[in-house]
Formats: sequence, C-alpha cells, structure tokens
Amino acid sequence: MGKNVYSNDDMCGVRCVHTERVDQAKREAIPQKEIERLSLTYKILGDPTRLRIVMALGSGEMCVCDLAAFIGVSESAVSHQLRRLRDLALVKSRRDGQILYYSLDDNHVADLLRIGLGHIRE
Amino acid sequence: MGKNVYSNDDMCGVRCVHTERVDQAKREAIPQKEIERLSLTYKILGDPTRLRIVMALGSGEMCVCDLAAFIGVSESAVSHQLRRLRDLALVKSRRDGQILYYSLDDNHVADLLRIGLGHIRE
DNA sequence: TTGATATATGAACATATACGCAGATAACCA
DNA sequence: TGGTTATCTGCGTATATGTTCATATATCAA
Repeated sequence: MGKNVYSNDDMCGVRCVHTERVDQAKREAIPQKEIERLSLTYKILGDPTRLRIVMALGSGEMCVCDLAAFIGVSESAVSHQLRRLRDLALVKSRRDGQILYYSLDDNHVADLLRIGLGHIRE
Repeated sequence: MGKNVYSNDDMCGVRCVHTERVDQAKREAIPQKEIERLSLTYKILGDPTRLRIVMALGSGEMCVCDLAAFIGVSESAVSHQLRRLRDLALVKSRRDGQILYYSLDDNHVADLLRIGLGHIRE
C-alpha cells in the first residue's frame, strides 16, 4: 500500500494517500443523478412522521384522516408528507368517492423497512 | 364544522373514518424509540455526500483524505459526516499508524443500498 | 523533545424543512 | 343548484442541518 502519495493528475496539489483506490472508486461510482435520486429516497424515509406513515401503510391502505389520527398530527401535515412520498413513488393513492386511500407503491419499500429494522435490532 | 364519524376511545373529537383500521395500526406499530432510531438511519443515507461516502466504501476501505479527494469536499466535512455514520453503526474504522481506514460496518448497509437502487431504477 | 501529518471538533453561517393556519379544490349528496 | 366533507396547497416560522474556518488532538519520524 502506498504511503503519502500526492496526486498530481486532475487535482492541483490535493493531498491523497491512495490514488489508485480513489480512481477505482471513481470508475465504479454511479452517476450523480442516481445519487441525488437515491439519497432523496432515503431522506424521505428519514423523518419520524413519514416513517410512521409508511410503516402504517405496510399493513394495509389508509386515508388521510386515518393517518392523522394514528400519528397525532394535523391532516394538513399528513397531506404535505404524503405528497412528498408520492413524488418519490413510495406510496400510491386510490380514490373511492371523497376518500383517497393510500398504500405502499411497491414491495421495494417494504424491503427497505425490513432490512432497516434488521440493522437497528442486531 | 363537520358531523361525520368520530372516534370516541382515546382521542376527543378527532375525525376518523376507519376507527378499526387505526386501532390495528396502533396495535402493530413498533415502539417510538425504534421509529426514531430507524428514521435516523435512513436520514443518514439521505444526504448526497454521505451516500457517496457509503457507496464508495462498498467496494473497499478508504481513509479520510481518499474520500475527500473522491467526493470533492473538504476533509473536515468528510470527518464530520463519518462521525455521524459511525454513531449509527453504518461504518467502522481501523487504525494503521496515522491513517484511519473506514469501511462498511455490516452487510445490512450494502443491502439497503442495493434495494434502494433497485427501487429508483425500476 | 520538535516538527509533520492525519483526523477530529467547535463555532458560525446559510440553507433546508416540517408543521400549523387559512383558504382553495374536488367529490359527493339533498 | 347549494352544502358538506375530504384533501390539497401557499405562506410564515421555528428548527434542523451541511459546510467552511480555525483550532485541537493523535500518531509518527528525526
């Protein structure tokens, strides 16, 4: 393993201990656009209110005021968060008259929740 | 204003369309402490800089200045984020002389990344 | 010891964001 | 039609957060 090597290719004088390792990471990196999208997906789950919404929907569909009563916040707050969840395709809605029923969009979401729980419980 | 269906168990006058569904969600809900911890885990991955750090570590260990050179931010910023990642047991460190090598803490992290990618790419 | 290197930490600033409020839409029913 | 209900949305604000800068700590070499 190299020691105290300075990279002098693209960067100008930036200290870098393992140039070849950094180059490997750059080659294997996924596009920045996917990074943005992926981090946004995690960020959406990274709020207690939204997480409780998503986990509640894991066992069946619910409407907005159901979720508001379950979580204990205003229906406006739930609606705000549901919109963000829908924009990232984490939940979907089904209309039945005046009521909108929300549910998880696909099984990837449930998988993310299951693995996350496994991580914090180990 | 409205006179629809009201839940009359613990809440006082909160509108609720499907009382039994809300009760089911309450029974199946995980403790608030786990919600906090789990949402914190997702939130940590919900930042582009931290996500790039974690994904880079997915293919092998790196030191702080490697990561700084790879991502293009200051080493201080990387160190700040690494501390948060370490606090939530997403990465771990190994000391070799003056250099601290960081790597993923367990395979749950890689699983989360893989499933997340599958979600945004579908 | 002294100096150099690698990383960590605290403060400060700018930005992001979650919530409630009030009003607007949309769908139903008399 | 008008009235009611369910949900959405613009706005204000308090709070959270990511970054840089300056400084501190840790390890090694001479």
